[in-house]
Amino acid sequence: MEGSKSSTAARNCFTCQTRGRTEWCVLTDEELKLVDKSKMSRDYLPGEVVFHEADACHGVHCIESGLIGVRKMNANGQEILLRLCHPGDTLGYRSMLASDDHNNSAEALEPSTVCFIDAGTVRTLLGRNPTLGLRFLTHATKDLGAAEDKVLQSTTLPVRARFAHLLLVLKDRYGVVDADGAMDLELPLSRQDMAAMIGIRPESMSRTIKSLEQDDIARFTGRRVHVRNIDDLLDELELTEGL
Amino acid sequence: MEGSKSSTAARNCFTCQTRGRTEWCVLTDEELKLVDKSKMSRDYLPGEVVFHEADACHGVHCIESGLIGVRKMNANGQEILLRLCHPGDTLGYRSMLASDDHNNSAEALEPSTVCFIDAGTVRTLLGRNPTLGLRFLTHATKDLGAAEDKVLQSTTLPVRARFAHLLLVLKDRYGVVDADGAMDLELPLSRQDMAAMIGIRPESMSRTIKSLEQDDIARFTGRRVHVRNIDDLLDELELTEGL
DNA sequence: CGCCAGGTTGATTTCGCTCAAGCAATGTGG
DNA sequence: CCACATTGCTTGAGCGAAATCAACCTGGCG
Repeated sequence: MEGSKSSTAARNCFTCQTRGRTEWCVLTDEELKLVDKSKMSRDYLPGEVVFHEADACHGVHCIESGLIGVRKMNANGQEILLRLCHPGDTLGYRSMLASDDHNNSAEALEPSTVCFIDAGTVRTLLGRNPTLGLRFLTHATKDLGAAEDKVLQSTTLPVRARFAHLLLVLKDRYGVVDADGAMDLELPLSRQDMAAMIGIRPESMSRTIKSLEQDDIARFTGRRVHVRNIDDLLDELELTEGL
Repeated sequence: MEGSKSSTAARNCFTCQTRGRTEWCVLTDEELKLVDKSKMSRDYLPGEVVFHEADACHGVHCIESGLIGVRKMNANGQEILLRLCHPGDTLGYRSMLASDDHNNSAEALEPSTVCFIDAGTVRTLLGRNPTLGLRFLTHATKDLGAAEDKVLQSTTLPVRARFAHLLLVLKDRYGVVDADGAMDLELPLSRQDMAAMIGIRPESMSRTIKSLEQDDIARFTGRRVHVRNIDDLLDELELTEGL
């Protein structure tokens, strides 16, 4: 609602920079016109919510720019951050396809622009272009594989190893590694949100960071991280084994 | 290989009892003939492995009868049981669709009959019948939702609550609830495997069972469980809240 | 200026793991 | 048929990692 007029009007699926990376890249021009016509674009500031858990699902959201976090809460109000979503990613397809309410919530972590495509349009497209369904299927299987990894990690690895793994994942998108194996990383997340990503309390996050610094594996200054040698992080993942 | 001649020859997709419940129910007679022709059926005894983690994935497995457990191991050899699969369920579709190696293993937990359908045939069918892809997509989204729930639970709920939840899930398939809210349950799993399902050690499983018995919530004799009142299990899920 | 959210630190507690032993049921070989 | 391993489960003692509770510090903002 509070999206400025310009943001809702100017967006165009045909010129959208991220289209090549999305499931929508398989659409014909005619089909894309359908999307372009019915889509609604909106800008979000950090902290603004795209949709809430238990909201009715009226369609899918496609990220044009920014960073969106997908959260999930349990009955006691404890929250985790399930995953980060980037430009080109489509949100809420799970609930839409299951004709279900949203079972998690999405919140902007950076200033973001997100397009909404209503369920009717999506269903029309799925019926018309079978390849689109297969694209979503591939996406779903990828998410499923990641979720299963996360289950395993959270039950078998200690906190420090999980955090090392998180840093390694963030490296791929936000890090720079030099020839010596050193890495510089600009974190896209607050400490709280990093804690929520690996399912721990903020206090434990602080202590884990401290322990990595004491072992001279990494240095943290604000959201900048310097890792002496990436291999040290990899070692953390297997260190639990006795010999 | 060790499947008896009768088992490999006699199975027929057209007469398969579970077909109505599978994604394959959308196939035409002609398409089903293709499956029937190329499928390989095999019987498994408890403990026998259908496929291993990191094995190349050559197709999907469809459960005709029995019970299959999907396991996943981490680098240190610790193992969890991700989910149980029942007649009609299709295994390994994730890896097949991602053209990836198996990222978990499947093992018979009861005497089971499982059909194998090679990747080529599946791909042919996916191309020919778009509805099949949508069926798999729905299946994947369901698994994804369940996996995300499991992530949340394993990081936020204490062991006892997770076990209560497991009993409630098993109730739907293996339990009988009477008018008073009492439940009788015949467990399909050993204690070890229940422990693996909620990501704890067998010793902790024993202690958790004991604590439920001491609080007079349930009685365990072998694989038979009697729960005084289902509501007590539901209470466990929210008990962590203060006030 | 004072407030407040985000972050750090310390003290204490607790939950689940580790290690170790014991036990019942089942199997095996002499 | 008995001595002996094996496997699944239980129990106990002690430990340790992470949560909890509480205080405090910092920087941004009204």
